Amino acid sequence: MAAANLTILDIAKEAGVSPATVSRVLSKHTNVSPSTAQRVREVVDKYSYQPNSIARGLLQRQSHVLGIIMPDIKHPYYASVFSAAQREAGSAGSVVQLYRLAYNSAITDDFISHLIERRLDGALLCGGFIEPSDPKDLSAVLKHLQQYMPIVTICPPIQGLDCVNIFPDLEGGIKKEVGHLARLGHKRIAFIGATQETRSVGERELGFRMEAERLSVKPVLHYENIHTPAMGESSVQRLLGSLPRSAWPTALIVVNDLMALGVLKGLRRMGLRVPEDIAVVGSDNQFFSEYTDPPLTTLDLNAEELGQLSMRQLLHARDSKPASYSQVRDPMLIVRESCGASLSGRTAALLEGGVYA
Amino acid sequence: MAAANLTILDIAKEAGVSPATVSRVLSKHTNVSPSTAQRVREVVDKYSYQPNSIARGLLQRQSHVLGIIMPDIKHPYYASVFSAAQREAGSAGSVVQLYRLAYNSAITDDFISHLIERRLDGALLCGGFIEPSDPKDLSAVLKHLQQYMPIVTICPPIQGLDCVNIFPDLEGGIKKEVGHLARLGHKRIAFIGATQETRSVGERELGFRMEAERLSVKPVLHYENIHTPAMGESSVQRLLGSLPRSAWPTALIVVNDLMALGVLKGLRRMGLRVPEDIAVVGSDNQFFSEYTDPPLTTLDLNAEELGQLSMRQLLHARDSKPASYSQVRDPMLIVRESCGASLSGRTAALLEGGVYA
DNA sequence: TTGTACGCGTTATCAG
DNA sequence: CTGATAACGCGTACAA
Repeated sequence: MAAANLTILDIAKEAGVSPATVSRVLSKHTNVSPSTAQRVREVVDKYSYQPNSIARGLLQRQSHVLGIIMPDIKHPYYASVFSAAQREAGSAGSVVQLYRLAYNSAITDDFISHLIERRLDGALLCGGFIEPSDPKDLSAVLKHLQQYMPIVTICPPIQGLDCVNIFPDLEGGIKKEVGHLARLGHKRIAFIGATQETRSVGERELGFRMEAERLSVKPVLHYENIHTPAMGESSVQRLLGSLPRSAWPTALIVVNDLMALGVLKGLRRMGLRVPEDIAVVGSDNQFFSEYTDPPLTTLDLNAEELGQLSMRQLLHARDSKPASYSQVRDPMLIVRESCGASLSGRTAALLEGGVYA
Repeated sequence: MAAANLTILDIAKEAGVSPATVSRVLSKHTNVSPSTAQRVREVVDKYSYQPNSIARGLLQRQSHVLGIIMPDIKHPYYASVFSAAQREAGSAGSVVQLYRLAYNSAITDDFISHLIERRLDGALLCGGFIEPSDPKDLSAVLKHLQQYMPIVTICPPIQGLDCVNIFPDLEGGIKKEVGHLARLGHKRIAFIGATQETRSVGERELGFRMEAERLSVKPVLHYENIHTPAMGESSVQRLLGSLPRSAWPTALIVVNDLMALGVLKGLRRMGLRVPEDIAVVGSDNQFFSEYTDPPLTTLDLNAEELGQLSMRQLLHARDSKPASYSQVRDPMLIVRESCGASLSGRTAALLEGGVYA
């Protein structure tokens, strides 16, 4: 019954009308008599004819495809962003294509040429890339891309680039954590991060240092090459092993929950109790964070909302004039047990408006 | 410098050659003199001209886009499959589009019309969908799709459909687990699953029942509506609460590691020790499974390999004749601590060739 | 309301 | 080695 390469001409012939009429029936249901429309529809159904969106896109200069650029879909944060963005695009009749840009890579001309070649309707930059020493390099590349399609980023504004930016206030988020821990009585707090050149680490570190200084908390900075669970596990040995016990931090802020997962295990293997011996907080509330032992106090970045909002803006930019503004989302402190707040009667965090989960 | 809507004609004019020559320079570098090629290249670079792959695809009937159909990219199993498939496609110059088909949904004509409309080069079915009561429904729909593009599945063969199927032997995998637990001395083992109509649950249950019977182990079946961590957490209360302590299973096989994550927490909250009081094993080795407390004994399905192999076959099917065969991958038993093997001197599992991690 | 003719940007075919 | 011409499948003026 259904043949694979039917065109609108075949349908038109079979229905005894012109291809234009078939097109009208299939697209904007306007200016076509009910009877002919009916006849056309029957033929369309009979052959299960599906118009070719490639051809359609060529003519309309709209591919109905959005590109999403991220380092790693296996990271639950990015998976959440992607999922929400995909859903939002889908509800607008568009699909998404994933373009992977390895962690700590720069966005090159070569990379964006793939996007341009495909004539996407827009590009969503989800972060994780590095910003070259000369910021003009990045903005130049992205401006080139912008001549072809609107851009929305899920990271802070890029110097020299006008577009919509929707992102979490990582600096402020870490400050909340430092403040929370300080109120719980911690005087010496470590930040376990990764020596990455992505801004997400830098912002967190900045917030950490600033708030530590403000609250007269002694900051301890510890960096690993990458922020994997395995690295988290081994990092605590290196960190604590390098310090006399008297100089140990009493709380650990870990750059993300994936790494915190490893940190918890490393501590367990060292025979340390959390939070009694040492408090631990994560930084991006993943699905597993409430199932660790003890459940992890962390920051909710609301990845789904970021994905949805940014995609919505991207679709909007495609249909109207591209705008340029920033929208900063406030991470929420999720207080569970790994920070020890439950040990202290929970008063400290409640004052700050954190959420107990 | 770079204008957005340059076409091959503009380049041709500027270079003083015909569009055909520009096309030749850009595609198959054949039959064009070095000097003209050079001149064309200069103009192309000058304007950063990027050919429009939409137009290219229209003529060549190849979109260089592959579709991946899965229920939930946030599930780490699917994220791994997707990631590997994306990489494999990318190395062949193609991109992937995600099509989400909610858990427990059927593949309808309406759904595949989206794929056909886009004229994808192929479709990767990753499982998670239900098979309707009448199997002809499913095969009919997919046969329709096959008239437009090759299909590869990462699930067992679909009755009446000829295509490549690459999938893990879930039934055999669970049998390994039952055997492992039986050798550790367990006589009463529960299977915690979900009342889904997807085959992945059914196969596991089948393997469980068969092997339990063969080894004279008393099977206890417990079903929840969905297999989330939260459901896992509450399920143990329901399961154990419904049984007198003397009838409690001594080991729990959980349908997947996500749910097992919750099971471990539920047990913890009930004050039960794993594995001393009750053993727990998962079923699909996720990244977090080695960081649980205790680390989870589970089955490695090798999602990345499944994703890579299946995409490779899909690309192959696109370029040559579509084949039809099944390739069954053997899950690997990963023995960690939640099963209690370490308590028993590790002999049992070693005999079976499991891997200690 | 309907049909004709053209164009979207590229590549394939053929002639030169 | 190069150029003209005709597709690819569809939407859309414009004319009827």
